[in-house]
Amino acid sequence: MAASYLKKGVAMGVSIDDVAAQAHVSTATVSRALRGLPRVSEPTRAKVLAVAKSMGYVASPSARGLASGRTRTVGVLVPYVDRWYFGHAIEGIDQVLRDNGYNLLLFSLGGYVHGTKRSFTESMVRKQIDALLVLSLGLSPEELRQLHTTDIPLMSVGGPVEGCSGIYIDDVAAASAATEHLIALGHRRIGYLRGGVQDEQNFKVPALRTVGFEASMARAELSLHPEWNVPGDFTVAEGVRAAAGIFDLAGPNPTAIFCGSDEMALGLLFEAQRRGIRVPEELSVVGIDDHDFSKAAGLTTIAQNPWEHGRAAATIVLSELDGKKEPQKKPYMPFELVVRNTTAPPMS
Amino acid sequence: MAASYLKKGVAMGVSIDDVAAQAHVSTATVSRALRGLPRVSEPTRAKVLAVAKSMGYVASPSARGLASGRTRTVGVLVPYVDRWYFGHAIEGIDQVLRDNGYNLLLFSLGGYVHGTKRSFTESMVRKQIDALLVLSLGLSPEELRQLHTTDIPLMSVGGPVEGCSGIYIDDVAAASAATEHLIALGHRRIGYLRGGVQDEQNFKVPALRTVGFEASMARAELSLHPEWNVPGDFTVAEGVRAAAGIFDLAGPNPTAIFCGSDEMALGLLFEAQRRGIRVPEELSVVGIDDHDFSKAAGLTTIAQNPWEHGRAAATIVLSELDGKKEPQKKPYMPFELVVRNTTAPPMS
DNA sequence: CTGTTAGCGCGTTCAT
DNA sequence: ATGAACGCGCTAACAG
Repeated sequence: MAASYLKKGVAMGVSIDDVAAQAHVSTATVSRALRGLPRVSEPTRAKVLAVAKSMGYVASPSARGLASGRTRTVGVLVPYVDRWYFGHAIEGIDQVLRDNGYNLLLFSLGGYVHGTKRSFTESMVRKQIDALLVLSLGLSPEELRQLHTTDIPLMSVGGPVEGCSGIYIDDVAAASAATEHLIALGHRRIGYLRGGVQDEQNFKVPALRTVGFEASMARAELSLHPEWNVPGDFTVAEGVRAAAGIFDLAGPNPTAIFCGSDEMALGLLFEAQRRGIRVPEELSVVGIDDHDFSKAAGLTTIAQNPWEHGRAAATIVLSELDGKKEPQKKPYMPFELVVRNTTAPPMS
Repeated sequence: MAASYLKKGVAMGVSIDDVAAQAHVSTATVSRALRGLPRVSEPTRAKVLAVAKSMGYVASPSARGLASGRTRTVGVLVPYVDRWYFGHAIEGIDQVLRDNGYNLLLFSLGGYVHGTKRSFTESMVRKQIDALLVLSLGLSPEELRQLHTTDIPLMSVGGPVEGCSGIYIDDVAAASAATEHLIALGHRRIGYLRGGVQDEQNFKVPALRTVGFEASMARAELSLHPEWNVPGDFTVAEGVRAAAGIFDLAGPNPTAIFCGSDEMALGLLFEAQRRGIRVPEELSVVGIDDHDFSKAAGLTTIAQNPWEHGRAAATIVLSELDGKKEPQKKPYMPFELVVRNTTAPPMS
């Protein structure tokens, strides 16, 4: 029995040499056989496979990485993992990565999207990953420059990022669809809870949705009420805060409100209920996302599928890594209006 | 100028040898200096640091891993990433890992908690990670065995796992606290939406909460109504389904319901609102978690902090890796009753 | 305090 | 089709 593959009583540390020895072939042959390369006779390959399996051999990722320069790991950079869009997108990414034998290295900014605690540098990526997926995040010019010097495939998910292709919906069109649903219902006094409170750096999504909203309002020749346009940060908490701000206003209230995210819409719904404002009788509400809670809450929304976005993006970078020409990428991922119980014609 | 560190026009591939050459020292000295090891004079160290920085040197993780046997990466195994508890726990873990120069390799079962698509094997972990954090997941005896043969630190988060220490709350006590809050309010007809619908394998949490609920009921000499005890899977959707099941019942309804998770409680709340059942006047509701939505919804609950759980667990495994004796681990993480607007004394 | 040297485990020519 | 030998970049003994 080969000397070195029994340590601590269990199979561990079994290296390619151990397999080679036991199979009576060279390490080169083992390497070829295991990776499905040509230039190995079928009998030999079968024998190697059998021996490797019986010894519980698994190639060392470090050694493989050192020798080949590829780690079979892709990095995923996210602003948060504990938010609806990101969690689902990561799930989708993880799935196709794993199905293809790749690993997922997670980098979360943990909410430090701005400021000095934001510590994402090229050194974190260096020689560690074969590709990088950037989720809905505005990268600074400097970060972008660093990333591009690493010379690995880059792709954004959930929003456009300068200098690289990405997977996302047409946010302008989505916001328009939501707004036009309200307009078609007969609403004329329409408010807007927008996401992206402050400087979201290069992250364009909030601005795009605003563009869609305002374009639709303009096309219908409806006027924008600045006091009904309040900013939030895409969270429930901001939804209730922003809603309270509008509800507290004197004068005529909007008969409908478009929310930049379902989380904000849900927050608004909670606040409305607290104040006894009946939805949709007195107020119509529409969001964007189709959050896990939206169906249960009966929220009308524009549905998008971050899980599919993740799958699509991962699939593309992997095919890029395999040298295949990347499949014709559709310009935008689909979205869909889902009418539920929070929208209706205005009473007045 | 050293020959090999300018390729493709940008700094890349600069190795420890390049630094050594440029600093006029040996590779060993560079290695020591950069890792803060002793046996290097201050002037030398400063010089090496300066040169390394100017050349943009970053050690290759693969080479480092091959030579040292440690990857500075810890694995995190989760059943889902797109669920409240897990997302926050991962966030906490990521933070302390990154602060200590460690990477986070994510393994998600993506909902395939059971069945054949569940593919987590020891080979995924082999030589790739220095430690593994298992989140709220029942591992099969076979998986546990495989994991232990890898001989790396193992720790569970969110629930107990046989054979390794873990970070979590006392679920029995938490469920009791929720139940007793209801009882103290004067409720006697109390229902229970429990999580963990089917065979959750070795995942104990649902069962523990059931134990806590039933123990408190027994202590108060209240009877369990089997028809008010309906199973779900911890999600909103299941919450509304389960709630509908109870509301549809003929005969006297419960005056209060304890939900095994806030998501289920929220689902119940949505369904109650849909049916015009007033909370808390006609029905009191209490959950467990303090989900992001709970404050906005005014849900009374037992709060726990998965973010802190993640931080604590990561801190412990890291200190274990550093050979420090692990800090005295508190037996349980804290939880707290947060009374909001969904609980009140019963009307009748 | 510093330099030399031998691996770590695998991919990859280049012979054969 | 197969094997011998070198190199990937770094850490860790050991020498000095």
